[in-house]
Amino acid sequence: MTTRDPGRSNNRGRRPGAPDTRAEILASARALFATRGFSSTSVRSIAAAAGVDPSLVHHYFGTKDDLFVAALELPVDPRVALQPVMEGGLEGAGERLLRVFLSVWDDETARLSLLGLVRGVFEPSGRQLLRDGLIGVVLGPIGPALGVDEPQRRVSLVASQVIGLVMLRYVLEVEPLASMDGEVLVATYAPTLQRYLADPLP
Amino acid sequence: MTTRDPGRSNNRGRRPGAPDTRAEILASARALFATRGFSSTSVRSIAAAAGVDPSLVHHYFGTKDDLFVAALELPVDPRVALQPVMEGGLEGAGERLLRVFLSVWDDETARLSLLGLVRGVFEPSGRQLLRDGLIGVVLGPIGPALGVDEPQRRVSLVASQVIGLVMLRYVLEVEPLASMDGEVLVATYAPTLQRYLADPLP
DNA sequence: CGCCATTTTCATCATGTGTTGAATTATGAG
DNA sequence: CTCATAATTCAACACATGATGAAAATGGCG
Repeated sequence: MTTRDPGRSNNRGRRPGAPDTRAEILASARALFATRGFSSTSVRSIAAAAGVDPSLVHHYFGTKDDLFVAALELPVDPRVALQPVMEGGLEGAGERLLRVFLSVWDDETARLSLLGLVRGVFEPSGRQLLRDGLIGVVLGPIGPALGVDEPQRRVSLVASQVIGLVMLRYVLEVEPLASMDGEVLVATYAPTLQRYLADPLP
Repeated sequence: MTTRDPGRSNNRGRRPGAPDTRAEILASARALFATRGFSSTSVRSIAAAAGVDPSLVHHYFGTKDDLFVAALELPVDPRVALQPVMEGGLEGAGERLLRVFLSVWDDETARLSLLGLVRGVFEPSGRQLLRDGLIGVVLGPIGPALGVDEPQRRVSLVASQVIGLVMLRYVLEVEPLASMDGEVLVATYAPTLQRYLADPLP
């Protein structure tokens, strides 16, 4: 957005003032990675969105892959956020889990990173990132911590519902899910999750 | 894979025999689009996989976009496949819907097309394809046909669970979901879908 | 002020992309 | 056999991409 003064013949060299250009680049990268995914986002488009030369992107962040992981720095530590879910016991665990997810995703600043991550997972070579990442780190500990039988199976059932919700509500923004009230969502989905977590499995 | 005879000095010109090269190209395109998505799959890689010059791809299918839609020709007409779901009444509709989905997705030949479609949906500019496609055409008629209240809302709830299942089981191939028996899946998920379709909503 | 480190652009490279047009060879109809 | 047509590759284009190295401008420290 910010174009340089075209009056001067040469725009080269340091810019006056103290603009945090590095942060602007990172913000642009986050936004673009989140909406277009990794491979469809060019370094040049990020630089253009930040009003900056592409070289500057490399100067600050190195390679494009480096920039991606820098843009993905999660604003939440999942293990911390999910602690109340695991501590509260089996009763109501589904509802608590859902509340944590919704509160994280409905935070505007966190959303961009999360969308970038989700998009990255579905690009080639990003598949086991989710398998080992989301399932392993985010949801993985929940099953054992709640002391249920067949924890892996139960957790993947829960994941299938949560991921579907995320896809439709946040990634594809399908109505009426996208603009549905959080409390209604909790009331709708909590029983499902609770069943997957606690009820006897076939 | 099929390389030409390197003994001859020039490989140009028509190939002897009657190989259905067009079909081979289409098969390669399906496989690559399904695993890597649209933008990460190059015309050249498709040509290479079919053992063919890139020009031939254009000769047969025109532009890359044309090839994509050609590769996406669904082997099933969703409206036909879903007819029994709508005709059977509300009772057991969730289970019937699930059975249709699983039978289509577990067919090896259909799977590649479907994976390509799903991947395409999550690429930039492919978003409203799902919104209008899957929701509108595939699942859309189900709600009204079953005569339930708030059909859009119910259908999007169902979609959120089905899509999550598809993502984990077929796209990311997360265990134990990926190798779970179909009947077990039906027993597990049918109650959820039935609840979304028929139970009172909050 | 003088100087060094930082920030920024410019010019450029090597590579990969989608696409086109001409050239070459085999097939099949008459 | 002849010859038009279809099948196939070669060579090249115009362009976008990720990346690099050098040059220029500014800020802050002495």
